[in-house]
Amino acid sequence: MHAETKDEMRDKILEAALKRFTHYSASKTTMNEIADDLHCSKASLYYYFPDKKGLHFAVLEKIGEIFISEQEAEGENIISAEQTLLNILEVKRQFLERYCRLELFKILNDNSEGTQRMIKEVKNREDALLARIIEYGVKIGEFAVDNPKQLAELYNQAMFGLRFAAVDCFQINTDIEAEHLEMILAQQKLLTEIFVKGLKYR
Amino acid sequence: MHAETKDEMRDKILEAALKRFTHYSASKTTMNEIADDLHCSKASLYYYFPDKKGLHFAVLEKIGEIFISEQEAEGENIISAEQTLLNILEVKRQFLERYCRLELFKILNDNSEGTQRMIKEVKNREDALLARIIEYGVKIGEFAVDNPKQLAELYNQAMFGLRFAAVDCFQINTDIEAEHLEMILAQQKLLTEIFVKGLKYR
DNA sequence: TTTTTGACTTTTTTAGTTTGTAAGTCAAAT
DNA sequence: ATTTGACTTACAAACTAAAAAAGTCAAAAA
Repeated sequence: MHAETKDEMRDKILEAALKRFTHYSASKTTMNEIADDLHCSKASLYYYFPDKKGLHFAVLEKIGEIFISEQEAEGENIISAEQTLLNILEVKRQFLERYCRLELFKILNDNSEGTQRMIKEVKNREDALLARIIEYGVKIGEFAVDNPKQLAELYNQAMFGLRFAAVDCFQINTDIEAEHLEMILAQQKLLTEIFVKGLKYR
Repeated sequence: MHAETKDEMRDKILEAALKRFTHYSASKTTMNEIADDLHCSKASLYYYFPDKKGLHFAVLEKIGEIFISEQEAEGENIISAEQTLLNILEVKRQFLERYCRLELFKILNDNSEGTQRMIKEVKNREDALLARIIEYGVKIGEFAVDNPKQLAELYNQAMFGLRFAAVDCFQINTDIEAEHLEMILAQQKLLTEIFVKGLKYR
């Protein structure tokens, strides 16, 4: 295995890791397996990443960026704020369908410095996007509220919380199970409708 | 230790167990400690309960009943549906403050037959109560919706989900931490306000 | 000079074992 | 009918050994 540039090789490794992770989950993937997939030696991986955790983190960064940028794309040209919120739900569902199997959080669940910052940053960008959407709604007269930022955060938390709605008992798991996805999405859509109506009147 | 009737003794045991659990958590409490507190032998406990799990389950039943009946009391004479929903949040907060330390779910978290049924029953009674409140709101013209049961379930799930709102990373825990309680309650109140507004208009 | 690698050491995980503590039983006593 | 002391059994934490995976590095290759 050889690539033109250093960055290119780094990307190839990330891609191979992500492929393994989505097939077999991150915790069941060894550095040797990734190296074998790339027909290179394990030592090479350590030339590009300081350690296994560093690789995990880089993968998290990669999919975090995909996750948030796909949502931000939906916010590029808003027609109706309500419709945009529903579109974002759909985008997030597709994302989850693609990546729910990698179970990165099983590993990065430690309250490690970097991971928390990463997650917080994604959350902040989501909050900011949602705030922009609500502010847009206010501007065009779709909504009548005076605290869009606060409401954006609340909405985001409420959508997140509904992940645990479908769970029968308290089998709580950070990584979502594909089976419940549809039911959760339905509840998220319904709550979005009510929430949006709640924003329309003072 | 001796009681007048069998039921009385059973209650005394439950009380002693609950006291231990709320002080030191269920998982750190031994049958011997409970027996010592009651100045009786451990063997006596096994005369009233089939095993440790049976005792745990009986305690869960007891506090489950407290949890739900306190909420149902709030629904007895509703003046405003919105105010009743806010009152229920307050009742739940007080309940959590009292019992958050017992950590029963740490133990009963297994997807055991009985526990799941118990939790489901409490959830159903909550859903039913909330549905009655929303239906009342519809009746007096406070709300304008045609699916109160569905909305009750959604509202219940959304409130439950907000428990996980305050958590920084994904430090998810079935038993709630006292510190976050106030922040969660604030978000629950805010969402209730928006939700209620969302129910007012078609 | 940058990148790769095989051979190496170190660390972590796993499976198996021991052991102390708590769960659970029971015949006898109240 | 209820309680109990003395007992056995079961489980969870603490070790241990072996295996597997992580991580290093000097030498080779590009």
